[in-house]
Amino acid sequence: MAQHTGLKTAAIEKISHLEYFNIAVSVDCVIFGYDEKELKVLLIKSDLEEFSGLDSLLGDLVRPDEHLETASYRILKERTGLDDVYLEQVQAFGSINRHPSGRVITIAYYSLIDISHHKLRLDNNELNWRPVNEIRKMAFDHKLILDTCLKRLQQQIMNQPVVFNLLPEKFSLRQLQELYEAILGVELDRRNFRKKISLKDWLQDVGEMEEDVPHRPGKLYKLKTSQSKKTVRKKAGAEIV
Amino acid sequence: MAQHTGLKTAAIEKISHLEYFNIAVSVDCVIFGYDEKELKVLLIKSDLEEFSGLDSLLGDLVRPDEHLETASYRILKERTGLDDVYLEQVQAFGSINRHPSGRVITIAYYSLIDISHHKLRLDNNELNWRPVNEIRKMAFDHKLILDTCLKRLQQQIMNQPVVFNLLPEKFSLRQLQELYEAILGVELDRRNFRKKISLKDWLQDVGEMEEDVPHRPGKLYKLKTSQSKKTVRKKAGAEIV
DNA sequence: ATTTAATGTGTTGCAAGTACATATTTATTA
DNA sequence: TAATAAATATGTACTTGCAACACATTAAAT
Repeated sequence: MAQHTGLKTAAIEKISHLEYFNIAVSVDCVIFGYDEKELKVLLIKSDLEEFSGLDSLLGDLVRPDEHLETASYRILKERTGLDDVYLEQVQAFGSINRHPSGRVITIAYYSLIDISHHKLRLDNNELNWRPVNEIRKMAFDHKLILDTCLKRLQQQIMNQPVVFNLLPEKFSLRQLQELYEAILGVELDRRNFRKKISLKDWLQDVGEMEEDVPHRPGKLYKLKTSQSKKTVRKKAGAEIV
Repeated sequence: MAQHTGLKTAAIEKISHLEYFNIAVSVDCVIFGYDEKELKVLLIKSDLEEFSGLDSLLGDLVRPDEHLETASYRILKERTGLDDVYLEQVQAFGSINRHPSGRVITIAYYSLIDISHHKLRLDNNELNWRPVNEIRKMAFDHKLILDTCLKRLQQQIMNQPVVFNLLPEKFSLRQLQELYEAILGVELDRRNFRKKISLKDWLQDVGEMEEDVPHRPGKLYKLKTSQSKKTVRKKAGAEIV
């Protein structure tokens, strides 16, 4: 057995067909969206009897010739039709009995997509956007994964311009504030929020106003192009040494 | 193939002996220690020809009946003889070609140990404490893993009482400050540092003084017992749902 | 024309962070 | 034992970020 960290080539060969390749690896995507002033997550009814009636995250086994991130992008593309999506690895979950069919270690990612995006096409009518706040029980350990990813998202939005992936290109400050409130689960002071955002210097006035709102329309903004938006797919291989 | 996220039992069985169990899973431990005012990490000479002369992290394959954390604790115990160690998962690394012998996905953990601990026994004289600052190249993608874990550690110490795992039970404020400086790679103002620490209310005066120092001795402190120290091994299964 | 509902904007107080200097204590040395 | 060296211990003024808070303005709806 590989005593040293570097698994010896010989050792690898010796164990290839023995017990060690008995672990499957999957990725699970917590796909967040924002609609009707609520943070939502895209879920699917579990097709396992053990979990009948429960929702589960979207995931799949990782192919042996596929990056972890590539697997996640594949799932996103298959399920939503979207390509350029914000994606961030959160953690691995590896409890022995987390999957009833065998040992499956999963790497959790969260991603942020714009529910109103014109290219969004759910591939399956078993897919549903569920309000994050209303989710109680899920299949597998997916509730734990969801909670962990939500916490990470809450941390991220405080310093990094990532929430814009949840919004259409142009948005008002009110929309932005409501989104922060939905993610953080708190109410924010309008004046302080605007001050803080303007200090961050993320936004650019697009010179247009809201339309079709039943009150005084607000200005529309977009993310400054200098803020890479942290959206774009990392180059495959960025992790390769 | 498992189209839905819940890998169907049938699907699992179908693929068990096919391509999907062709991925091995390992854990790698970034074992930090502190000595001679330097942050150090415990490394071993790689035994792979491809990496001859290079150091690598301590890791091993995960056994199919073993938690990820259990595997990490096993490595720590084997290598250092220590049991109750601070351990924290950081990230999975899964590039296709990160391991020359095959597809190996690794889950990185960092841990903090007290180099002066009387129970510390390195199992092998190929093991070395290397100053983190002086490490340039490592085997595999281990330099990337090390850098990622160091960044995480730097974040953690700002808010959580974790550095105490690197120190003996009793320590002076100077020692503590030097440790922070070593981890963060910056110099800190002594008065402001002490103010900040005392605000956090982590410490308890043990009523003793430093001994054998060539200058005025400082008071000794220890971590308040109310601060769980975030040390103790999480119960196995805490992650199980 | 009036009402309604949301936009847009500044100030003050408080808390935390940063910069900075002097008196005190112990060991060491002359 | 007196003088020196080196580190401990401690407080204040300044600046910056955060929190609380109110009123005039605009456009849509009635």
